[in-house]
Amino acid sequence: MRIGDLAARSGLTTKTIRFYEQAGLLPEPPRTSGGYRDYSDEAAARLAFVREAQSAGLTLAEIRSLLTLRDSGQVPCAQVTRLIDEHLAEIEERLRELRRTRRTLRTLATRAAETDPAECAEAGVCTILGPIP
Amino acid sequence: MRIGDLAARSGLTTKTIRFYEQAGLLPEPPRTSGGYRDYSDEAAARLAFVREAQSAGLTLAEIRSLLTLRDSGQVPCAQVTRLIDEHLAEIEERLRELRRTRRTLRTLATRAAETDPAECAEAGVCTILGPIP
DNA sequence: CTAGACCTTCCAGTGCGCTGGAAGGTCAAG
DNA sequence: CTTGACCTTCCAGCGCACTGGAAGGTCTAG
Repeated sequence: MRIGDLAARSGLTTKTIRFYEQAGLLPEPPRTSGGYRDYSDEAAARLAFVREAQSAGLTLAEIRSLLTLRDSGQVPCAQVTRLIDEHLAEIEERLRELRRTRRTLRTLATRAAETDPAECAEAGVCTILGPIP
Repeated sequence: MRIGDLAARSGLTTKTIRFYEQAGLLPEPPRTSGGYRDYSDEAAARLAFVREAQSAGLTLAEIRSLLTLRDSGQVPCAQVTRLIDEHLAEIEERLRELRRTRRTLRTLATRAAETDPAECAEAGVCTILGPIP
């Protein structure tokens, strides 16, 4: 399978696949006589794994470490579990932050709805943005 | 007021303040005879505005456009309102995405708890990460 | 006079995950 | 033989908001 086929099958671009190889996520495949990369189905499975892990919020560096571990013959269950837990905690934190920001924005939106532009003109500044009590 | 005082007062670093000046968020202040930047209290107010807008999720580019507008004597209420609404929509979208990711991770965590490492060893791969039904 | 706290400029790098483009090689169809 | 789709490498840049470091200038206290 050539890189274009693999790209079509995995939903990535050829650029991204070469980048993944370069980044150590995908081993260098054999080449055809013409110098083209020649992938097996295993490569597609590996890319599927990468996508899956990525959609779970793991970084490429983390995914690489899992794959390296796996390639070395070890079973990375414990690491996978740990990463999942860490990411869950991170996600919760980001959710808290986003909700905080949303609260701020909603306060501002309310204020904007109640603000008379004339008031801003008076102040010489838009008074919408300003200290949130 | 020198840059260090302004930094202390605004909670930013001197590096960041120079960066903001360079980025067009803060006008070039007058200099002392020794060449040091000499800030007025207005600069502190401006930085407070920047921080406030930033904590509402606006990008520096957006904040710059608001400030430029304001500096030109216009009252940017309408723009502020529009930006707030846009950012609220963005935040909602990010929240949805994060919740989706959290669901994925929770599924994985459950699976991890139920998975017998022996099973993985058999498969030669950690089976935790894999298609989410 | 000197130490050291603070300031100046300029250039470059961080992290993350790609993405773009140039210059050229390979291969199958017409 | 040519066209055009596909492939190769290499280098560079994006977006965002800073951050680091080198090399040097200034000011104040002791």
